[in-house]
Amino acid sequence: MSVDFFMRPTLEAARELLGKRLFFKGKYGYISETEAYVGQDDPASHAARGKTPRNAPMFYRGGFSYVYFIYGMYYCINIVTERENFPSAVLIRGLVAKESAAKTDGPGKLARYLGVTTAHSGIDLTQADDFFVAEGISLSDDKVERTPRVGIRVGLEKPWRFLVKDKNFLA
DNA sequence: ACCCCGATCGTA
DNA sequence: ACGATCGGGGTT
Repeated sequence: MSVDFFMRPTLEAARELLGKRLFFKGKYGYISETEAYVGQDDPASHAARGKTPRNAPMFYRGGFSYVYFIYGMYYCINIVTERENFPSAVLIRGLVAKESAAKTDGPGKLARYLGVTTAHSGIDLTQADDFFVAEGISLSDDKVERTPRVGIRVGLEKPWRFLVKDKNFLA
């Protein structure tokens, strides 16, 4: 995907990322679940309290990776959206891998499957040749469901989680 | 320097 | 329902 794909409203990017393929060092999967984190006013966002060394990539222009370490054992992969200095990103929460036996039904599990860590935060996915998003399966709106985001304690009134209703349609 | 807690997951 | 496990970030 090109820079234009990511430099647009985050909710739109989160919806459109469903069905796309996320590649990392030769492995890939179809994106089946995403969440949008939009701007400093989104209380659930890591950027809600301003820029820090960890969340700095969220302030980059769309198309960069933002990877963080959580709960002492997992990494979570985000793709930055919108313009520079408007902190926003899409969390990749679900993947359907080629070897469908692979356990990639959660943000921590899919990062572990791909081998992505914080060493891969702040990378330009529109330039890298081993970490990028490519076309996949196009999904009509009737195959997409929206719900509140999970694992957070604030911002639950926003239906900013997007998921593919029937994952069997991917793969 | 210290302390609390988290955009999770597996097991109970 | 809860414990594992540790870096980040706010506070001192």
